[in-house]
Amino acid sequence: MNDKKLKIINAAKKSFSHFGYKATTMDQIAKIAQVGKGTIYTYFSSKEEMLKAIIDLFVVEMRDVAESAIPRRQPFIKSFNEVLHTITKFQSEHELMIKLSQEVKEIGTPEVIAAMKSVEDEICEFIEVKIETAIERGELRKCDPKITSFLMFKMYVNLVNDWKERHEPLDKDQIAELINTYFIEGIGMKNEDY
Amino acid sequence: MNDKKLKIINAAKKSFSHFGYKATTMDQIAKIAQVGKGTIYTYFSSKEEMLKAIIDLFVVEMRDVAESAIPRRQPFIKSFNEVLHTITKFQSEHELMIKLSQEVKEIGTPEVIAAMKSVEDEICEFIEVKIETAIERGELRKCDPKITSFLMFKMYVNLVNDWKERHEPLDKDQIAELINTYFIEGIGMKNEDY
DNA sequence: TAATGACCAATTTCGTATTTTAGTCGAAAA
DNA sequence: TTTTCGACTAAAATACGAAATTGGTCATTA
Repeated sequence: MNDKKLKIINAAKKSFSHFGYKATTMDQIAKIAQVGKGTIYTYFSSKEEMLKAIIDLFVVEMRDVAESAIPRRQPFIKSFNEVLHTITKFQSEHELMIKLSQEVKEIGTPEVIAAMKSVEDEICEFIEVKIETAIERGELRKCDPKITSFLMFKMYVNLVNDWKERHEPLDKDQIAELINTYFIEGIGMKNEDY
Repeated sequence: MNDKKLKIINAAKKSFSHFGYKATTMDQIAKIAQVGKGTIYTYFSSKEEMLKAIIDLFVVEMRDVAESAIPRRQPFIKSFNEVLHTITKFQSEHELMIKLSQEVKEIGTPEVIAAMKSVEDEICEFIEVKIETAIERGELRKCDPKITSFLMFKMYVNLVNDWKERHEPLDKDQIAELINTYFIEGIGMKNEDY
């Protein structure tokens, strides 16, 4: 990625983080990046493409962080919660994500909704691969990796975000325990229970 | 409930079902109910209170239907999916609920959001009681009934509504099987697996 | 040839006139 | 008296045209 393009990306990231997507103008980005507005369009075909490019970079970073949160030589399933916690924390430490989440709630900008959804998809896909591996290694029973990752991710989000709408928020360890209880062990009676 | 009050309730229900909450005016309700507008206010203190009253009646009906969907002398957990399916079907057969769900998505009327949330809460509470019973009867392992019902309901909604946003929709039986796989049995390796 | 910013069409914002609506209240009816 | 009513009102929603803003283009420039 050449120098000018990087300058533009950084300017856009800064402005999106500070003012949100909708409230950022192309003129503003050009000014921050110290380039003419036309120059932006030699690198990005539209404002939305810029957002996508920035989100893509973010996702790459996020993958790295998530990957490095998986302890070597430990069943993935044990570290699942740790990984999602890391991802959540990573997101919450980035002004960009905070601002964009806000924008989805408060304005509902379609481009931003799509962008945030793509981040969720990436997380799901990340988990999916890990689950496939876990099944191959015999750490998990056979199950559809796509549905499983979808449900695990949703359950995590439900516990972290939705539960606290009407109840005391749950902390990291409680969530880890809950996911293990419901998802891994199951709450049906087992033979050994009798 | 006296005759006039019932007439008003029915008129309101009809209008809400047809035009939605926001697009229904008190004059309209009065006209349909064939009463003066002032009369409405002798029975209901506000438009929102009318909505709540109607929702309350709906919830009572829904509870009955749900209750009767539970086969006698069978573990609740076996019929959980059947019950939720019945509730979902019951809702989807009522113009009122369809219209209000739409209004939440398209307009986001705060009163309607609150009303629909209260319906969800009722469903969760219904499940909660059933889960408590199931635990007492030894059909389920010990677990927090509030969190369990919350998660089961969410998982059901995730599978019915969210999954189909990006994948082929799942049918009733698939969902039943999935909830059983993940929630009841768990996907962790069991002793007997070895 | 890469970069630029004046320019344009389209959308958004803004101010305001107009209409609509939830809720009130004095009077009529029961 | 008690219940019902609908004209009335203040507040909110809407309609709408003018003005400003903005994403994107392109002829000019360095």
